Amino acid sequence: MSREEKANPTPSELEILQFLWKHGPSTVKQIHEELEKNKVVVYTTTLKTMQVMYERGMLKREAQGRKHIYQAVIAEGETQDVLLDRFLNKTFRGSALKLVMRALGNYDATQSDLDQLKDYINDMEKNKTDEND
Amino acid sequence: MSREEKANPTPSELEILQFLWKHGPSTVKQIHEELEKNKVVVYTTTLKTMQVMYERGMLKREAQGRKHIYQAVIAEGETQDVLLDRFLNKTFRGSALKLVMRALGNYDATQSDLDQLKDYINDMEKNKTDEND
DNA sequence: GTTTTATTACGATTTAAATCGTAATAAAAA
DNA sequence: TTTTTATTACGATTTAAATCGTAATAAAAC
Repeated sequence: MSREEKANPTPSELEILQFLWKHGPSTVKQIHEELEKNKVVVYTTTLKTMQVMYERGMLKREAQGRKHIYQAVIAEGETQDVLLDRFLNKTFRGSALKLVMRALGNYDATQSDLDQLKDYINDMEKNKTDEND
Repeated sequence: MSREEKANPTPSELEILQFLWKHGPSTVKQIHEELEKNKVVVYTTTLKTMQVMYERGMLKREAQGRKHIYQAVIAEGETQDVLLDRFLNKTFRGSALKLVMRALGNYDATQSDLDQLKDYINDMEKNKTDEND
């Protein structure tokens, strides 16, 4: 399975990955208990989903006694990049600038957010200049 | 059907909406001819998808002779906002700043992009101040 | 007015994700 | 050792999206 494919989780799979990224290696039980808080779902559904993810290479696992301890194979950042790219092209016809401005406009950023962003932009401009030296 | 639901297209539906937003009221044929350029799909599949969208209230239509002229019910911007919100929460745990910086970093913005963005940020800061007057 | 073509209507199938229930079994408790 | 519990394995079902094929029919061409 390619990296692209590994980074292509379904909505349910993404929920599981989110937990693993946040909490590290976990059992089915731990994950299921968290998911249950937000929706009605039976244990074996969570289990099955994770087994499928394992078969597909999105998760790895290690036996500990009877239990399996699962881990995400790919990092959160990689998945975000793949999903961002897909979203950008699908929804904003590839215009990162439009996406960025819309995101800023919709979620009123704090002054601290804006300051961070300005610093970030300055860095980018600096690097641009450097490249042309 | 609520606005939220209308703005919740499946991937195939989104392709059709993109065309309608770009070209205005269109027939099935016009849309199908465009879709065909990018993937293998038969005419009745496009037709059926649009009929379903019509039944669900995502599209409206008007008979012109035998033909139907379809139009998107909701605007592109509204749909983008709904999709952006969902994406932000699902993939970036709700952090607009993170999303914004990642988008900027990943798609090397031109100097013109950055200038536009800085102006935009200035405006936002100006409005923030005004609010507190 | 008859034939051909374009378009819609409709039902059926396929596919993938999500879900659930039962059975098997290892581990823990009694 | 026997019973109970926790966990996995597996198959089956459900659901929604996507796809396709055939039939009906209106419009256009002849």
